Amino acid sequence: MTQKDVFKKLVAHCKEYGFVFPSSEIYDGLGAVYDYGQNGVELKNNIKRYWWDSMTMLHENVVGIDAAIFMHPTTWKASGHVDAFNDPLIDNRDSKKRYRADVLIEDLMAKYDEKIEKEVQKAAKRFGASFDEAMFRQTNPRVLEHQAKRDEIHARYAKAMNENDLPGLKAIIMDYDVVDPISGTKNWTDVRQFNLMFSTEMGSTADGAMKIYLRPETAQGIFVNYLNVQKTGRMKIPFGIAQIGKAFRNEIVARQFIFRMREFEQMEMQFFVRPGDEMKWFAYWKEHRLAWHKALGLGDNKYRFHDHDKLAHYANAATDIEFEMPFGFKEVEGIHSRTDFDLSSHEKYSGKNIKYFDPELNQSYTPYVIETSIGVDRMFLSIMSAAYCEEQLEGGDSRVVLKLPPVLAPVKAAILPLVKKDGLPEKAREIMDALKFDFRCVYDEKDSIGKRYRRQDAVGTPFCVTVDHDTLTDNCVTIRHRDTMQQERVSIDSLHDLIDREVNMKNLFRKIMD
RNA sequence: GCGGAAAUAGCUCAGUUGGUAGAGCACGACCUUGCCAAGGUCGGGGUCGCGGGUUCGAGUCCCGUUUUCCGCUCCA
Repeated sequence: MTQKDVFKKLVAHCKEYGFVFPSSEIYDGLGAVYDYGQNGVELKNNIKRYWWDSMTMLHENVVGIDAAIFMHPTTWKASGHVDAFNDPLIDNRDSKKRYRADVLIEDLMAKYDEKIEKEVQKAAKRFGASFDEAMFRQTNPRVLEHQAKRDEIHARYAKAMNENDLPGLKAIIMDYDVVDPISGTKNWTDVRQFNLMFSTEMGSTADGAMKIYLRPETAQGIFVNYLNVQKTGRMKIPFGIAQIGKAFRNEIVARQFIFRMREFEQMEMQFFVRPGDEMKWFAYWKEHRLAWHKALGLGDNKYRFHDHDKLAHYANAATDIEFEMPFGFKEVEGIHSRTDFDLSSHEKYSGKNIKYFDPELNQSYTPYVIETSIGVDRMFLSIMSAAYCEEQLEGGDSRVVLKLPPVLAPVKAAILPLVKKDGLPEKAREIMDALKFDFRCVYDEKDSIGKRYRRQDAVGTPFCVTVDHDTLTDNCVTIRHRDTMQQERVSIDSLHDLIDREVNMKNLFRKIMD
């Protein structure tokens, strides 16, 4: 079976067993938007709790916040999202390639600059020491012609960009014969604006509503609040702020199930450090985050780092933690050294002093930031892909089992009376009532016991507790383990501790901190 | 967004040259069995993705549209 088939089966399994549904499915769905079902939400909540508790409980210098999705529009100017992700795009019909129209025009202007430089260099060679470059640039007819054209393009380009005039951009491309570097043709589509950010209006549209954006990342909510938290929490650098929340991106192509969604959830922690200390902390969080992933036991060989060569405008070091999905190694978490880019930018745009006063150094400075940013939905998908397993059993039988880490499993235990008579259901309910305060349990009396085991396997329930006739006299039950399918006879009194040992997160936390 | 393929019950699919929608599994009730799914009886569920057109008649032919999957680009 190919990896693609495995992925298809995983997607089908997610829907069939209540993990993930396409959004508004009765209306044919909504592109790249998904809903989490009854089992999915439990798994997702457990992932979030695992992250949140590890961040805020294991590190006494990390605290959490929950910022609003709406933010002042200037936030996104300061972060660079308005400029960097507001691209005019154009397609070449022959090569089927997509380009940024502004980049094509900037390349065009660069070509004229090159032509001018060539003329200057040629002349410099010819005239030697007596060459007056400034005079040449001002008088040479060929240079003047190139310069005039370049200025003309620049004027039109600046105007079109300023007025958001998309046909104007296309006109420049057509008028100056910009061809596709691959196909060599001018068979261009119209220029279309593609803004990564979703927008809406705040206030009444009648009296000039304010255009606001749905946040494309949660990080900025932390940056604009960092001084509030620092002062009210009496935090000392180095310290971190953690946040879990939704973010929205209007992706051009959003696909591969929940890997790339238009509405997604991030778990981000921004760690504020002294300038100069950032590489030390970058290394610390890199290692710590990988340990967090590996503690789940999905297989150490499924993770790798991918260090960035090309860095984003805000970063001076960046790496991804990639996980081996059915469609290859894919980024699940990013760890970035963001320098003081964000805080300095917010300082500039807001006009407020948001420097940190360091009592040890007795001086103020803008902290540097190490960011760890993980996509909850990607984490969900990586866990599901690692857990999904089709097993051949003795006797030609097969089963589908989700080998989820027990701490993350939606349901921890299923309580099953062997038959639904002779007082066994009553006894099973009694056991369930005792366990349900500590663990999510389900009760099932329908169908044969084997069938019920398989149903629990399919949603990843680590324990099945079976009540039989002997239970009524010896107060013991059969506990059946999901992965090994092995059964053991245990007393009802020992059930709680037995389950707790496997599903309590503190055991993973100990592993991470070692 | 561009190109290719697909869409019939919860799932997997069948449905003849156009003639009033079917199976298996799943689901529900009852009976039976009782430690690794598929025993019996009965039952619920589909205006065949959606909208037009051709036709006496469309799941079937034509056009449009939506969604999904596969390739091309950005990202957590």
